[in-house]
Amino acid sequence: MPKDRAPTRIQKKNRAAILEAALNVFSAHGFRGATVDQIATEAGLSKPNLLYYFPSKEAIHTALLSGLLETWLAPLHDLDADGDPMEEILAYIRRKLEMSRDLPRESRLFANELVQGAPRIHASLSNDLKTLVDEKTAILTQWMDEGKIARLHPHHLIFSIWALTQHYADFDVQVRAILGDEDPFEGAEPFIDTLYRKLLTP
Amino acid sequence: MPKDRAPTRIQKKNRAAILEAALNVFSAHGFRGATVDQIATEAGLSKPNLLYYFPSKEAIHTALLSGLLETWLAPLHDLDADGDPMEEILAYIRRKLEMSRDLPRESRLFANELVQGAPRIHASLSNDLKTLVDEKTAILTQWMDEGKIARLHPHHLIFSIWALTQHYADFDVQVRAILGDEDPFEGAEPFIDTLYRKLLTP
DNA sequence: CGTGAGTTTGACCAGATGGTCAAATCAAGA
DNA sequence: TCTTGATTTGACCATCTGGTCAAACTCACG
Repeated sequence: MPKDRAPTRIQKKNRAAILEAALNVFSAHGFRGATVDQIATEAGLSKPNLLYYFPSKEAIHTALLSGLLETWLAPLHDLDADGDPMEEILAYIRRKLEMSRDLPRESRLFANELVQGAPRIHASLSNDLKTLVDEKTAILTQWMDEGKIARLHPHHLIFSIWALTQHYADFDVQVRAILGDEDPFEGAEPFIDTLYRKLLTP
Repeated sequence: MPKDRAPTRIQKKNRAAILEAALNVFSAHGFRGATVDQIATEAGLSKPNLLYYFPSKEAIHTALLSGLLETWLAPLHDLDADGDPMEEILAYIRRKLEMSRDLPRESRLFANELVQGAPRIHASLSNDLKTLVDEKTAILTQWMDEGKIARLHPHHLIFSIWALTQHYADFDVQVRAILGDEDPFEGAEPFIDTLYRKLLTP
């Protein structure tokens, strides 16, 4: 295992390569379905070499998830109580949809984990995620109280945004099987935009 | 392997027990994460005994999926061109949401498969599912042409229904982590109902 | 009962997989 | 250049896992 000092040039490069490869493999096959060998090969390393940088398969997975959770939640974090309600929410939705398009691996990484009961990130959900969501639903509720947007169950409003946007990344195969050549996001963006404009208009 | 004749009492019982156990295990751990031993134990059989009824792990999975696909698509099948548009669609949505509540294992079984690229049911998606969806989107389009419901991209309308309803089964842990003790479906039903009434009203 | 088909299982196997380790190789500063 | 710590690897191991098989057992029915 590399020492605890400042990481060398090689350490930086290899750690990054490993996490990149792990993202590919874990998101495509789930934790159990991924093999250390596969990740190592994709990162251009031998298996023992990979295990020189991370002590175990589990450690790679954990590092990936915790490293990406912040990225994943950033758009919600940005929801600003002082902004225009409708524009803030629509901007959030747009960013989430962009993330489904541009970061589908990240989306599927979390989807894999969640579908199987989140055995490895359960704590983060009940703490970090819940805290953030509660904070933001408070803003939504305030906007509803002020009559700026329609009154709805704020938690389910958030869930609906996650569901609608992440669907395109997580169930990409299904979407493409049905749409054929049509670009999913071409139609999804105006559809979802219209949906929330209608829904949120008081 | 049991002969091809009419199944005996024992065969019926054991095949059913195996499929029930497999549904539990595959939906909770995915194909790769499930072990034959685990399924056998949960079905109350020894591993070789289980393999007397199904030739392989893959065969159990295939039998499960193809057996459940019909159940899964039944609600969409029922969408009736001659019914009242708004009521037909809302009834479909309600049935889908009930299925998420009552058949979460089935939902997660498909979710696991889809998230990982549907390696084992890709053909069904491009054939059976696409055919059914195209048939039903034709009805939706007609309703839109007649001004009975708002004009929207019909495929994305279907996707949105799947996303919103199945989210509660597939990402159950996340939903419950955020809602705490609150029953997810209690709030989901009126939320989704409101959403589609607003969205579909011309 | 007896018998043949249907059912069950202990023992076993081959390949995959996560992980270890000592030895070899490499890189960078003194 | 030399040395020392960082990096890399081939060989190896224990365990897990899907699957096989022959032998034993059970059941239904004549």
